[in-house]
Amino acid sequence: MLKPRTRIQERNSKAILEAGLDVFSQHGFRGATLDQIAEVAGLSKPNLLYYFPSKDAVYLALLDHLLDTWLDPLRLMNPKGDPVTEVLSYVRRKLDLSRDYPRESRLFANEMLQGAPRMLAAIEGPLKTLVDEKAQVLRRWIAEGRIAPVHPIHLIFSIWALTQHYADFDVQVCGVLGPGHDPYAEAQEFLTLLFRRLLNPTEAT
Amino acid sequence: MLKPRTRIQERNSKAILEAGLDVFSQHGFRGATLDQIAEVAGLSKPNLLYYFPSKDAVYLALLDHLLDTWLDPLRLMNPKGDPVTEVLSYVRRKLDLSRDYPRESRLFANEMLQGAPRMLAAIEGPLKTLVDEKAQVLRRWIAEGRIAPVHPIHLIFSIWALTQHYADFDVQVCGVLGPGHDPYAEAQEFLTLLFRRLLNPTEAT
DNA sequence: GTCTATACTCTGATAGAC
DNA sequence: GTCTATCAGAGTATAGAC
Repeated sequence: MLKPRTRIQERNSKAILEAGLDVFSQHGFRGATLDQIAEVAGLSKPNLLYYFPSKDAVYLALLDHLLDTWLDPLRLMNPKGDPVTEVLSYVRRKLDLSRDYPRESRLFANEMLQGAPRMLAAIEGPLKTLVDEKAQVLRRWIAEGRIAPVHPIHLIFSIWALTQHYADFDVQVCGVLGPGHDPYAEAQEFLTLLFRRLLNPTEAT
Repeated sequence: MLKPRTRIQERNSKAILEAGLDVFSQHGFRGATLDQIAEVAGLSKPNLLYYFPSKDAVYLALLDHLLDTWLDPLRLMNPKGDPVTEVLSYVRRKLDLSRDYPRESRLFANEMLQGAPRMLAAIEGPLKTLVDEKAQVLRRWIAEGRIAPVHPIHLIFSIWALTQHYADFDVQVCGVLGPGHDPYAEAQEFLTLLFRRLLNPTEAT
């Protein structure tokens, strides 16, 4: 990406990334075209390529920013807080992310469906490291009898799956629910109940 | 699709659909190319187009077959069976589907991410009808106090999300778990526990 | 039924005027 | 910095020989 030096450059770079997010998140890397991205950004194709040297560069700039945003909610899970509250807050933050940044969620999903050719290193590196770290926290909570004994990594997977579903499968969710629903409000309630029941240490297995 | 009349036609039609499943499920409709599909199928591009008149036709043939397979596990949920057992069996069938037909799962996911341009009618029609019907069964079970009171449609969403995640995000699941894991066996155990705890009617909310 | 050859469009990227 | 013009290659699809 061109290092922005003027207001125009700032504005156009941002417009391109916005447009790229629109198009890549809907059609994946190969299905997206520079024509379409340029049109959405309100620029000519050569002008777009003045700011980013290639299609790949636009995509990589988006991915680069994505992982951090995506993992922040998990990072915020506090090892010193109340276990059930911490997990429920994490679920809420992750669901808010799906609601407020559905395109980012879909971009991520598209990359995964393709086999994560441009993100594999990040998954096996920083992402795995963070998950392992938080899984340790969950294991401690389990050992202390403060949450029910469940597989900690699959617990994290379940949070990812359940929250991202509402962004990635939005069409299906809305189509099946029909009109007059607030999917995210209902999901918030449902997921709170679900994880409360799953993790409550006083329940029998 | 050409109506198969000979063994060769039978074989080639199937090879094309297999190859199309490979490529479309990974790259989505626009990202897939006939070149690639033909190569995977072991045919020349014009020969492929002898069996299917267009790229769209291959894709539609795949989608057409997909929805039925996809909804069968839900259809099998028996209104006269034991509620918790029925839901857990449904979860197991759906998870088996993810394990045995991951490409079908990804094809479906790709179509959803694109906004379901070729499946919207099916979602708002047959799919919604089936879900509404089964949601009624769940509501009855709740009213009879045989499962805990949860939003029936979001319960179904949660089963979809949790099971499909293991197929669609396979790279991530395997990358984070690291070697020496059997994701589906672990998921089976985790999900059984999760839904048992969620639905058990004797638990307090 | 299958292939070669090809028409024609789209796509990513570059050159060069302004 | 932005545009028009353009290139080379890939893409879908068709024609026609065998």
